[in-house]
Amino acid sequence: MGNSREDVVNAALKLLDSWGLEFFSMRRLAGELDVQPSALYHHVASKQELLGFMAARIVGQVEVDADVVASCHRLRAAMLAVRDGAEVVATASAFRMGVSELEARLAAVTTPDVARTLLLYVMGHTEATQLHRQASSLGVIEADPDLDASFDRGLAIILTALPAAVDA
Amino acid sequence: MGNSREDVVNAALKLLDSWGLEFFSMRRLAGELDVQPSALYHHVASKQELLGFMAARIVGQVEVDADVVASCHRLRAAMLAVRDGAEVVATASAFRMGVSELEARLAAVTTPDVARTLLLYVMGHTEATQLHRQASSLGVIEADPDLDASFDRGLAIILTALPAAVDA
DNA sequence: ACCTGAACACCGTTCAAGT
DNA sequence: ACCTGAACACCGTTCAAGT
Repeated sequence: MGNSREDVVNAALKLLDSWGLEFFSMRRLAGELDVQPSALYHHVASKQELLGFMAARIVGQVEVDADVVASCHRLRAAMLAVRDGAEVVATASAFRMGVSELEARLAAVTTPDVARTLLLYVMGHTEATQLHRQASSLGVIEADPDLDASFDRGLAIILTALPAAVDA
Repeated sequence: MGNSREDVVNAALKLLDSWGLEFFSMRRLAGELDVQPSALYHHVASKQELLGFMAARIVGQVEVDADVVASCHRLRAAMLAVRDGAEVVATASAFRMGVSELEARLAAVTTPDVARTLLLYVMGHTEATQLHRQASSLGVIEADPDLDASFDRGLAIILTALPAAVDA
């Protein structure tokens, strides 16, 4: 039929959300698209590049405005919206893709250092939240009802420095 | 000859440091120990558990005292000392192992929220540093001479909130 | 442009059996 | 207690060839 790269990324995100990163494989994705595994490499150079496209999509529509706390909440929500989304974004963003744009937009409403600190914090906390929720939904661990509030307190800790940093 | 779990973890850390996480496999580790792959499962329940033991060892001897900045520097140095160390610790610590002890010690000299924020920041920044250094040593990217200073500025941003938080 | 078929060089893990 | 041998059920990626 002729898939496009967009089709591949769409199917990949769907597969990730229903199976999780652990079972996300190129061969499984090929199966989902009714195509041979080798066909995927017509649309994508490697699995890692594909994960980068997926991360960019997860994070791509997040709006960043002057309300820094709300912006961080939106980023967190976007990553939590797809299974293992935070891990995919964190891994890919270490390699830089799409997230650097987010950092720039955040820097525009704060400072470069605050933006970087904030972003590392949001990703780390969100990844921990997602793993914790997954573990607790499997009954491996008791749920931590403080996770959401703890996110806000960390945000506040980082943003305490903002007024002084903007003056500098 | 009879290996102990300690032997396995030692060999694993050596293998990680010389090959990197990408090429770290149970089969390769078995080869290094002159043993069949299946023998490893006598000492360790899974690869994930083994990575947890490795992370605990990387982070285990880090001293945490009242000098929070110096403590964070020591943690950072410990992770940077072994190839892909930050990634191994970050992944394992999301699953909790040994790092929770570090968080507790850090909380004792700050507050629980500051400790958590600090730890997420230190791990995220160190992982990014390590990946960046690796990429730049491969010539994929130019070196960023600001990375070390940027680490300190982020630390300062988080610690701005500390006096108020301790009073509360 | 998009895909197939076949292959290459691997994986983690289990399990009966040996010493 | 520690290990072997053999198997199971997979991986990511390449590449000539087809349409």
